[in-house]
Amino acid sequence: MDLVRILAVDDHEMTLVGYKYILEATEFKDFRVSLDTATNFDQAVQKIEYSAKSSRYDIILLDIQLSAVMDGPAKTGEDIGIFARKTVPESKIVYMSSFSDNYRINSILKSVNPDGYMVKSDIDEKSLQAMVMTIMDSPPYYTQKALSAIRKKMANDFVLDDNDKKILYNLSIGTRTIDMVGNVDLSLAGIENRKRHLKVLFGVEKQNDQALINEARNKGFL
Amino acid sequence: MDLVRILAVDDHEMTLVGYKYILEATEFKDFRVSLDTATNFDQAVQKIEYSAKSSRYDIILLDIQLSAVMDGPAKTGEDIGIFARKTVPESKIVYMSSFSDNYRINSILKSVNPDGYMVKSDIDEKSLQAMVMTIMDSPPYYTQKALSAIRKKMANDFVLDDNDKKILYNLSIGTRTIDMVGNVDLSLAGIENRKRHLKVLFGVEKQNDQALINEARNKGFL
DNA sequence: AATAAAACCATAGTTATTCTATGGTTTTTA
DNA sequence: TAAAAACCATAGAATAACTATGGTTTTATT
Repeated sequence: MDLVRILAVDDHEMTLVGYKYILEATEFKDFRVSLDTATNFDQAVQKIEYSAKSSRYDIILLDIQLSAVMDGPAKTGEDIGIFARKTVPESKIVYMSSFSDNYRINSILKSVNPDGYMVKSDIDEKSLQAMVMTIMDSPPYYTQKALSAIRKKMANDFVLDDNDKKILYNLSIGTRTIDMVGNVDLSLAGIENRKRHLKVLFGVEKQNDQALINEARNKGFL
Repeated sequence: MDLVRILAVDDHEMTLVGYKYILEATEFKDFRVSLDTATNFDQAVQKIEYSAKSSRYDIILLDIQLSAVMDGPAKTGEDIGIFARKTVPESKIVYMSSFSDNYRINSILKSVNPDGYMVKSDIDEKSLQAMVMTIMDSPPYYTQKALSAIRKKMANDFVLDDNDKKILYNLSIGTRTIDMVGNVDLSLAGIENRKRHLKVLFGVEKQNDQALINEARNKGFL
């Protein structure tokens, strides 16, 4: 009987207990599961680093949001994923995130290209087991909410560059146009032009910013 | 007990018999299935048109490849999908295709944005049933091979415009550079430049065309 | 092996796009 | 109602991509 080794990273201990309880008790067809855990960024990195020298994890489960570490730049599960891809490319990576917004999912899909993505509200005993089986057998595995985010994105035939995305994101969190000059690397006039252009692109010409944000969300860009 | 009405379009009668035999015999939890069929483009369009005036199909299953009709432009399942989206937007559309290549899947995903995509070699009794349930409950539904095509595409962070795609496609079918001038709407020098640019983009600089094609296929563009 | 064709590469000039800078007008906010 | 921000338009600068052209290298053909 093979042993599938899993590392689960989440800052909520109870979540980890849940994963462990379910997965280690499950009798899979060809294997059983042993689940290791980490509750913060440094611990996760350390365990992954160590695994590279001893025996690799088969699957690494990553939460995106990790409680902030004291000072220093925020280290997220996304960073762990990028690190793991470099360090132990053979290990499969699956995100377990409460983010179901397209912006986040798309970002992760590009930066890490994980083997799976589960939106937490979609997770239950059955889907957890299905995920492990699918990942070991024929990835990828996505839960329903992740899939619809992906579908929306695939259906679009236009692409936004970095500046466009930044402008949209800033709009969505209420940044004033004049304050975007600081973080978008365009002149004020440039930003204004882009906004106008974006409204045309999303078919909300002559409407207000809220309409633009709604459409962008609709089409999977936010 | 609700009735779910399905229209299946395929030029292989036997395939339709298979769908019908399985789906109408299945006892779903909340409904049973009645399956109507069409074996060519015109018949499909006509049935869809008629359904718009009477009662809509809940699901339309479409094969992409339909045996060529005499003269006139080739009418494919893709065209039926586009037509159905316009005519009966409430009907869910699922492709049942033997194409598992990314080029085709991506094209369909953009032009029709179907609620499901099944690669035929992935289809069996269980997946057929799962598809119907998922589509009625919470679309989309994709089979494994379709999913991995989608995953590849999502992981790329660059985009090819129409000319790039045409050049890649022509390369893959062995068109000589000098002959591409006819169908790519660029000068010869322009095409050469694009090819060079594409090789840089795909990280196969200074290598031959085959390397480019392989990488493009690898990354989900062919 | 010689010759022709195609592919490859570089350059100059043209064209098209997008940016900035600027200033005026309209709308929103205090 | 006064000030701030957003909106809009235009001229000029900067950039990127295209064409045309011609030379060099590679590949195919006889």
